[in-house]
Amino acid sequence: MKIATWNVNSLRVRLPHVLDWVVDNQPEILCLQETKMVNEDFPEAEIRQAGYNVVYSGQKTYNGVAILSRMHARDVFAGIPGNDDPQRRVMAATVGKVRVVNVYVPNGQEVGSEKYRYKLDWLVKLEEYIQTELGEHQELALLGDFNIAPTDRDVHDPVLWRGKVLCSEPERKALQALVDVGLNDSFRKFEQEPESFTWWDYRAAAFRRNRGLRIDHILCSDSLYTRCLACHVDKGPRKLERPSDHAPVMAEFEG
DNA sequence: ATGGTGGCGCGGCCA
Repeated sequence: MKIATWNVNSLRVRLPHVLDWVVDNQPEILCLQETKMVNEDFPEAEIRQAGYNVVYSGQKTYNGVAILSRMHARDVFAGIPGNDDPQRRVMAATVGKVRVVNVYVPNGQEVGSEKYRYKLDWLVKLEEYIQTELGEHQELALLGDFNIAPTDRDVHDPVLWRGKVLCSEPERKALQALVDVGLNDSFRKFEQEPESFTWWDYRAAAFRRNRGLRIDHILCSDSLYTRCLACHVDKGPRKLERPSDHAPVMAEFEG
């Protein structure tokens, strides 16, 4: 069973890439972020045609998340319970025995900004939510665009990025606190190529020069992590015409 | 090199 995440930066533009990718890779579950479209515009028919069920929580211009799944998704919930936020950044669903929580963590813009404060506050709310979800589900995956590079080896130039948004200590501590609730980074279970990243700025030929960050993650509860057999970044779609600035990440599980 | 690119939507915000 394969579970994947991909920040598509507009599903309207990236739909052909997504359809090709699911046909080629056949994930059981694919979580999308930054769909950037209202629910009325969501390309549900095209996705169903490719053999996937889909649930989505959209908004105009910004944010928007969706979960594609081979099997029916049940107990679907959009947002963080009790946190009434118009920004569509979270969606949970149960597929088979696995609870999936798809997140698009706020970017934070700049350390010290209002958006940065919002990001840190948001991560505390997410942590409380995940704690509750872990109490109810043995097999849980928290995956998506976290907008945080966990350590310096997830950064192409740690000196340049030191203390900057996506790499600052408060953000890393917030991510660690989330992990400490009972999660594991599936990517780091395995030997990986050095300089493995998931996002590259569109500017300054960052992808060609591999000047990226690893900010998209698949975090697993202990019992799911034990069954994790592989985890990879697929740089293929980032090489296509009009790519997303993020590459998909996919983990494979026993059973 | 204090910029650069891309999406949305048509000026400026956001990443």
